[in-house]
Amino acid sequence: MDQLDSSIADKLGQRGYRLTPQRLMVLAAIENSDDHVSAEEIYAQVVARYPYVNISTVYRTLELLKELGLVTEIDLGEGRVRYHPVDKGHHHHLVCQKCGAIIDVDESTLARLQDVLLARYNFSASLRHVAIFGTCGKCRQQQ
Amino acid sequence: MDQLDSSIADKLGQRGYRLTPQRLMVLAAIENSDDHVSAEEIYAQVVARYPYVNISTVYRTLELLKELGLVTEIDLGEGRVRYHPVDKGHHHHLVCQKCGAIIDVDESTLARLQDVLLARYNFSASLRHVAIFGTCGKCRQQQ
DNA sequence: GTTGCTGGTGCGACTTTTCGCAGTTGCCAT
DNA sequence: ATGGCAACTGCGAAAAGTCGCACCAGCAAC
Repeated sequence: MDQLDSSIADKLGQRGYRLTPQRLMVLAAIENSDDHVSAEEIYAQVVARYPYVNISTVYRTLELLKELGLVTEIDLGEGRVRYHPVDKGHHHHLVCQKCGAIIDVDESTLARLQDVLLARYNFSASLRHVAIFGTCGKCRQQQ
Repeated sequence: MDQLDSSIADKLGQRGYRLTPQRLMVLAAIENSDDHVSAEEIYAQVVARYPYVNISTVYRTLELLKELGLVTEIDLGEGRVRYHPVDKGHHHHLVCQKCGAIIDVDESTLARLQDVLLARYNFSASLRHVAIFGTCGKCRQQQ
């Protein structure tokens, strides 16, 4: 984690940002979690260690980490956004709107679309962690 | 509009729903608007005609119209969702996160992805009105 | 060391959207 | 007509997230 810290400290430092204890604790909480974490869950973890943090600080830190490309955000349609550390791998999700099943999809699946958008519209799409809604095979069978 | 009304009344009736004055007014407000409307804008239009409507009713009606496939929803990253009547045509949007430019994209652009997801994951993706975030050519040139 | 500047935090208020609840409305069967 | 039932609505409250403001921290220049 020391090496991680210092590489993040570098990234922040290069842009004139500080690596404050609050930011470290938010980062640790994300790395600490197995999978996609919500802001509220991160907040709970941080509060356990330092009760004076404010949830705004958590949101602001997440915003910053997104900008730096350290975490990705995803909305799986639960009414709350979830976060995922980039260094734990990229992937996408197919969300069935009938049964709620979530199918994980390889990063490469969207590579072609990314190419098309770049070629045709000169637009560099940021498709690192995307949720696609629809209906899974099982639910379509059941009429 | 009469014919439209009755076809919608049919769709609703088949499922045991009613075509109430509130729902008619919400629908009229959406059809009445040139482009993508927010719930607040729809609410404002409806209130002008009937001041006792509640914004919850607007949201609930929009939810219903989505389910019936009459309107699509889109989040262009402004902190509020916008709605679009299906009968005014389908399309997608590329949203530049640097300058905020919005590039309209033809429906067919995502057809191939839809095919791949169906073939590979047996998943029928609902990609009728999608926002893709990234960086436009102009903003990438400016370093 | 102190002045000034930028960045960061906590707090409270606010926005957008959802939800539970109680009361209405329309309809069907008796 | 009236009793029952499901759909619908308005209302108030709550959840998730954002924002302005005032204050604090770190640092550089003098």
